[in-house]
Amino acid sequence: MKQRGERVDAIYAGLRLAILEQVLQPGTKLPEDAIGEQFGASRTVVRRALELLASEELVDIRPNRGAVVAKPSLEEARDLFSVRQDVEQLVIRRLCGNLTPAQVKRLEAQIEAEERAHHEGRPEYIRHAAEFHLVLAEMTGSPLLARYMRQLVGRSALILGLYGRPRWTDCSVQEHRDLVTCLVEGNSERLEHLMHDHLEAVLSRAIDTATRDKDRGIRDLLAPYVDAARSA
Amino acid sequence: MKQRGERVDAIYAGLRLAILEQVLQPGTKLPEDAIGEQFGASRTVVRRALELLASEELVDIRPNRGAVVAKPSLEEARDLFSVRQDVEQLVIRRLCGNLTPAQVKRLEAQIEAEERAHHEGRPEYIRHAAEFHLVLAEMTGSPLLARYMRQLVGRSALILGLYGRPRWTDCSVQEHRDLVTCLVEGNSERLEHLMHDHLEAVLSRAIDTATRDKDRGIRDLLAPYVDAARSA
DNA sequence: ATAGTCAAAATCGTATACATTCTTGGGCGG
DNA sequence: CCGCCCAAGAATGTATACGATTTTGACTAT
Repeated sequence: MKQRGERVDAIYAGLRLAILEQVLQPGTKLPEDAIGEQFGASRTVVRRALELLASEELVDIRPNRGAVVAKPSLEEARDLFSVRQDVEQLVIRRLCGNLTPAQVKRLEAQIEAEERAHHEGRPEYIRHAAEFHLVLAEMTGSPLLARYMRQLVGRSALILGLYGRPRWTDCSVQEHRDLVTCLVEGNSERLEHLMHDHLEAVLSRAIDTATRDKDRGIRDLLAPYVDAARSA
Repeated sequence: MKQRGERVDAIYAGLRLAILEQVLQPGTKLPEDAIGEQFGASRTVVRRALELLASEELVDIRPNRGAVVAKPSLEEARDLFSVRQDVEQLVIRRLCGNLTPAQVKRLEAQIEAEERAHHEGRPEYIRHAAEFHLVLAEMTGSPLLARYMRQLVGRSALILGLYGRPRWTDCSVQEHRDLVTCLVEGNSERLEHLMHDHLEAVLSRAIDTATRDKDRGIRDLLAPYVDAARSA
């Protein structure tokens, strides 16, 4: 999918990162002119970048109304996570007991980068943690699985930014280590449980709390702002 | 001018059908001017349609060298089929024992359409047979699974056109009936075997014979043409 | 004051023009 | 005769212009 103009890729990558790092939050309008001016390119190029992002469902292009950062509904979020659970199981089933020493090293390096960033309080640890799952998918040797995982991971990040709580990946470093251990040992039964619980902890819990908030309704959510408005 | 997307969709759908029905064979060049003239649209619109097809990997856009109908390698074909095997298993696992009467009716109607077309020798039966799998995926209620299945089915058709033998779906009608029966009964164990064998028959056998041809090398493949050239 | 209407501004959709890159066919030198 | 190089043609990459649609905000009538 990376066979386009250099400039298109630059804008695509820039916007993608900005969205995944929540600099551009869901719902944010993405006018072609403004982006083009920012990157020093014409609307033609920007449009293609936006279309690429739309094909990943990271942005939503509405006819005649412009592009906005995608804002998945809770239903879409649940669908995504359930499919991701299944696909991650496919990945580990293919890898279990089949890792080469070089691959193990690669995974450990990935985890270490994640841990360092986390320890030093740098926010990149989120990206590293997500990348861990992508690396796993790539190690299956199936470009298709890797491609799907890339989309799933990207959209997961978007959703976690929307519905998740701030410290959502605190324990994932140790969990990632355990996953690698089981992959090496070929302990497939425990592995499946680990992965399931890992994703459950990271993903599903986030939208469960979001569901609770949703059920409270808009009135309750706005309650804290009433006083603020009164004192103004 | 007309609504946005109207003409883009027309060109997209037209090209897609032409590719899947092998009117446009893998490797065929798709020049923007020629297509635009044919459909009465400018290159801008054609380009967008081609981008959409590229995101499904039905066409290959090479930088500065134009778009061609995708020509998956044997390796890509094997990857696709193995992932499709897995995804189809996910689909039936979600559906097994959970079909509503309305859904059963829908599936039976689909099979009947396939059978009629097949019986009357119309080539649409191929499209109906492929659609059966897409309908199954849609019945899971997961837009993501349906989306992935749509891509997988489309690309499968492309590959079968490339490597498959003419009469590749002769027995699929009965196999589809059996699948529905097991889905209704909730006979999950037999179901998984049925689906696996069904896909194996349709897909893998095609590329296995293709592999044999490949291994014969180009010299053998060209042998029949030597005499023809000599007598010319 | 409020709701409805409408015109101006902003933004998108498409066409077209120009620049850049690739392909092709012919000529030149070995 | 073969291979290399280069120029002409063709096709893509990008920018820009213009028409169409949506949005906004002000104005009028009730």
